Amino acid sequence: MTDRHSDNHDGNHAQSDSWANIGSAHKSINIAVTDALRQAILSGHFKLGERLTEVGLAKSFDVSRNPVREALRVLEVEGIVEINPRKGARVALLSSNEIQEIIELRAELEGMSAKYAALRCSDEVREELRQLFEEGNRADATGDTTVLQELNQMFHNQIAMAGKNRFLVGFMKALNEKTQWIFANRPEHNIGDNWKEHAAILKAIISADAELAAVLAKRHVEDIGKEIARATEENEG
Amino acid sequence: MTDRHSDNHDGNHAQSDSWANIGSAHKSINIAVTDALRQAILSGHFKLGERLTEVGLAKSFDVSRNPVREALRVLEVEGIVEINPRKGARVALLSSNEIQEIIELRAELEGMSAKYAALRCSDEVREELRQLFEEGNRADATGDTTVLQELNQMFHNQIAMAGKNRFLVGFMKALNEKTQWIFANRPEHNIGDNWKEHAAILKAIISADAELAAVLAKRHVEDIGKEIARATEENEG
DNA sequence: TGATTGCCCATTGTATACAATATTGCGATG
DNA sequence: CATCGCAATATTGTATACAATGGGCAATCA
Repeated sequence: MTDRHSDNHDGNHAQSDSWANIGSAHKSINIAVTDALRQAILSGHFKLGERLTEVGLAKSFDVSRNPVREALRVLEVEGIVEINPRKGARVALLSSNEIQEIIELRAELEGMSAKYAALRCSDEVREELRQLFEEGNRADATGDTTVLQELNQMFHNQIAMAGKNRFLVGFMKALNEKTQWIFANRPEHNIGDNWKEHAAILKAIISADAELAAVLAKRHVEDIGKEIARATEENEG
Repeated sequence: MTDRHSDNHDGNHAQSDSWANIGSAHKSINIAVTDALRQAILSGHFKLGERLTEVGLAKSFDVSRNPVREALRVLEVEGIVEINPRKGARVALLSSNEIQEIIELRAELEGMSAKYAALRCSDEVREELRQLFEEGNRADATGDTTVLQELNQMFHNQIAMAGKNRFLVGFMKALNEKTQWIFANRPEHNIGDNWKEHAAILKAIISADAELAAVLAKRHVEDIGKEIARATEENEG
């Protein structure tokens, strides 16, 4: 769970290519390519199953094939690229079954996270969660879905971190990314996360009611799953 | 969760480098290196924190640096190698805290797997599990720890697969590998898996008692965790 | 027609070469 | 004697070159 690849979710100072990058901090090309390609896939810029040729990507990033190869292999492990030896790489596919499995597992792990968060998080983190929630309420009120989506990610990530198990955090991150990917490739369901449900979860965590927090968080994700299932049915059935 | 990297656990036809590899089946060097290096690390051949230079590895595998770089990046994502840009790669470290977190999460996921397995596995798989268990009993009786360890891995993997959630299977595989790694680097505790505990788990799964299966499987792993904690205390405290 | 063979082109696999960056050791200097 | 500077060396980062493979298409033959 080293975090070299993590996007900085702290939002504040973006410092993309200024003084901050001169030290030993600047990304190598292979990492930049990995991040860019991951984002491109997760945001739906490359469609499911789309062919990813090394030279094509290399040209579009204006780098050699080497960093591209490394990126592809990393993203294969992450599960969003599929490589067939001597055949090439494609964006991975997402069957309806896989989607259900992702949601199922995410629901369980979200429940676990909430449980641990309720048991372990400091007063400081409780306060941060509360503030995040307020902020989300404001964004929800003004209908700013972009910000809301961002805050949503942060809220869930914050809970995972509060659980104090870095492997759980890593798994959750992977599953959250996949959820984002699902929505990006199924435009029929507009971001199906009901922000208001967070209120109850937050309350349970703050009052250290682990059992309740777990149930609520799990159900929260299961609700998303139901929505996806419904939309899929409408669209495919 | 593509499975290019999977070792063939089917045991039967090994066909290492004969006619069978002529077709499109033969591994590319980068995959071979990845597998070999992973195995070398997990088995403790490289110590925790040990420096892994690209040229060194390239020479020892008698390949160029390219496949080595790709392998290192893959293993970084898997969490057993740590790369510092422009500094180099090391075998990752394993703090006592991380070990506890690994076991904690594994316990939860093992419980989940057992639950789903109890609910979903076919009669066929039930039978396979039963046979695996019998085989383990024989190995346990004759004291063949090597075989027992192998069977142990297979038993747990079989249960995960029976749960019919491929992402859960992937996560479990990662955590199992880490457990193997822990034991390889803490020679003080001889493989702390109590095979006999599997009897009760198996029984619960076969009789489709999901709740019981979950509790037993979770506790089974927690017991391993306790053993590790005890051994660690003795050794470090 | 329809299957098969052989060739060409696109693409991946691997090695090597060079550039950029870190680390180490040593001597000069205070 | 500690420390700074700096060259020498080791190592990683990236690009390029060449080899090997796979897929497609046309020529060939039944």
